[in-house]
Amino acid sequence: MSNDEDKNLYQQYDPFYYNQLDINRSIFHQQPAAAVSSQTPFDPAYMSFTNFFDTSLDYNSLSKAFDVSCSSSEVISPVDDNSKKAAAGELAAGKSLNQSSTPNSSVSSSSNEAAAEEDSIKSQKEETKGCENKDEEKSKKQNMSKKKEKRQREPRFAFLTKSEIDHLEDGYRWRKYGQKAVKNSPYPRSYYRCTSQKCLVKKRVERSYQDPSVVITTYEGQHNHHCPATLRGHSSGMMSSPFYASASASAATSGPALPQELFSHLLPTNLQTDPASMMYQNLNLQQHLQMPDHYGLLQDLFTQK
DNA sequence: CGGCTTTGACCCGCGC
DNA sequence: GCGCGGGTCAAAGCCG
Repeated sequence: MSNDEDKNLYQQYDPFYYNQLDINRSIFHQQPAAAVSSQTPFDPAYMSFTNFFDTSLDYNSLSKAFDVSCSSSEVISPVDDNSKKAAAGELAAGKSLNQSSTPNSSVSSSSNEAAAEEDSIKSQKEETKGCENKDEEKSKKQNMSKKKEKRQREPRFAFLTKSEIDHLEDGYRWRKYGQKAVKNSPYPRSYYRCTSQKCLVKKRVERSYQDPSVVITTYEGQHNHHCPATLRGHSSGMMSSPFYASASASAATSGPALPQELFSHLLPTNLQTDPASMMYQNLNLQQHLQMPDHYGLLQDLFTQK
């Protein structure tokens, strides 16, 4: 299949090819209401994954730049249980990108809370490991009930990226902690955790069985640290790094990938509550891309107050 | 030797 | 209650 054909494929209104940009929750939450526009006055073509996940971003700037904002946590929350169920049919065959069980109301919970929560769960686990008497059962029960109470996931956001590389670099360091076969898909799903201490961000990487050229990267959580790559500076080092997937590079290498069009793909699909009306993509992201020269400019733009 | 991947086992939630 | 599937753990092995 040629590139052009690929493009056409993704330009169709195809529910299978939605692009759920899972920008850090805080990027979009608590933003004033505004219509979601796929036509942004800003050229987002040079947005890298790094930018997306660098929590040092000024999110207002970001949302402004993208002309994207969300009216409420309801709107911006990821696919919740209901929508998950609603989508079950459509997504059943490995199409599911969002399986967040996070209720809308949890969107504003901080990652720190999540961290504390996870820590407590872990410590409880360890406790229960150590004792083999009645206390064990007790603590287990406590553990269970606490888990039930707090079993809330971070919102997730997914990228669809055309790439032959499964694990796309985004500037952060990740440690793989698991891999599972995906039902109805020949491609496994890999689980990664941010290697930074106390950072609980996770991501899942899987290849679309519908189109093996598409890599689905689902992020969960919010980095509580700077992107290691960003810290290196945003000039030559960054530029030459192959780690930054940039939409614009695709335009440069494969033709007219309109920035607006591109960004329309990067909108969080969690802007929709109904998966069936998700922001479907005419995704045109290409392979593994190098940062364009404008990267620094953009980074400045995104970090300015 | 530290950091990372691999991989089977395990846990948990959910649907039937 | 049981089975299934997603998600995580953790031991073992690999690699620079």
